[in-house]
Amino acid sequence: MKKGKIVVIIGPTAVGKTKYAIHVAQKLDGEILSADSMQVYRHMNIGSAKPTEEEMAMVRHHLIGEVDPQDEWTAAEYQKEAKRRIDQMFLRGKLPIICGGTGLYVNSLIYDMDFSTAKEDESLRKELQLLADSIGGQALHERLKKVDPTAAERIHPNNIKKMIRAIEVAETAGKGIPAFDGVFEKEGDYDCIMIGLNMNRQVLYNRIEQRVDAMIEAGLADEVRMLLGQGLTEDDNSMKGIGYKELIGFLKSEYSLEEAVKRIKQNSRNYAKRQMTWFRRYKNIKWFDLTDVVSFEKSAEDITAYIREKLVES
RNA sequence: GGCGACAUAGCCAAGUGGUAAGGCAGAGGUCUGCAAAACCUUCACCCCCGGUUCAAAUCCGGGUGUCGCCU
Repeated sequence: MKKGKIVVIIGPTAVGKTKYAIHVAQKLDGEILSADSMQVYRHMNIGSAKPTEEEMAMVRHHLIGEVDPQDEWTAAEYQKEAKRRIDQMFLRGKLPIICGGTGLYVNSLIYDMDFSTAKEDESLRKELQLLADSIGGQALHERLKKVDPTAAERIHPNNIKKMIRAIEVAETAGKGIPAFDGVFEKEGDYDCIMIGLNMNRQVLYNRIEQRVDAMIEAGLADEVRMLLGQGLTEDDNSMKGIGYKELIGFLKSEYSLEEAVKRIKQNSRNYAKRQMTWFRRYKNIKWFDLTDVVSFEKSAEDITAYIREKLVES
């Protein structure tokens, strides 16, 4: 039994999701729930490309700037909190509009994913990491083969991170980590109206570079400096975000600002490509090509009209 | 004008007679608790012409180009 309809707007970084989501939310009496692993953090405004204050004031936003950058935040926590917000929106009679580029977060809402199988076991992770460092990934793979053969088949021996989690689940929960395949067709709690935003790759890459330049001009380096001043380091997860990790290197005089900018652009481009690989898997999604948008109003209206249509369908 | 060095994929680069390492970029893909992460796959007949040799990116001659030095 579905709990209700939600709109999901996804697309690669810098494609323009924020603007379109706000437009849709305004027209359809919705609230925006971010599905972004970096925008959740407080004080990370410029680099994570958060909506501006004015934009935030136009529509109610959720899970943007709500977590301290020194705190841990994971997909499991996201799923729990996001579902709670969605329920609240239903209660208020608002249309939930999920908007963001973090694929795993989106999956956690549209599919029936269960992260609760096993909690993280810090000491086991350390032990396994140590094992991998000394003997190599192959040893972990052997161990995984014993406790969860199915996962071992699916996870490459070089992928230490994935093997560690799989072993963690198998050894603490006693059962294997579920495969994505098994859930792919199984839907989650909501009726999802999926909207994909995309544009010609080269055009997107140009936009990304321009946006990075704009971030630098807007004072991204100062933002990072401020965060470091608060005691954050490159080891904090939040500081591993694109735009942050590269600038830390510059601020520590490891390389020039120019080099940092170059790396931010490169990492953003690679990220956008990976996002597209992820999103292309979605079956029931309506893609909108924003390459040759002449008027924002016009395309935003096209998208809104499509959603409106889907909303009245039973 | 003379002398010398070098010419290998979009870029960096190894290879000095036995059938083209590697890295980056690009493209495609995987994904159930760090996901802006982690990982996988893929991508060249070696500047041109001629010669030597069973065999040449590798040796020889010529051409072209780039860089450096000299007058």
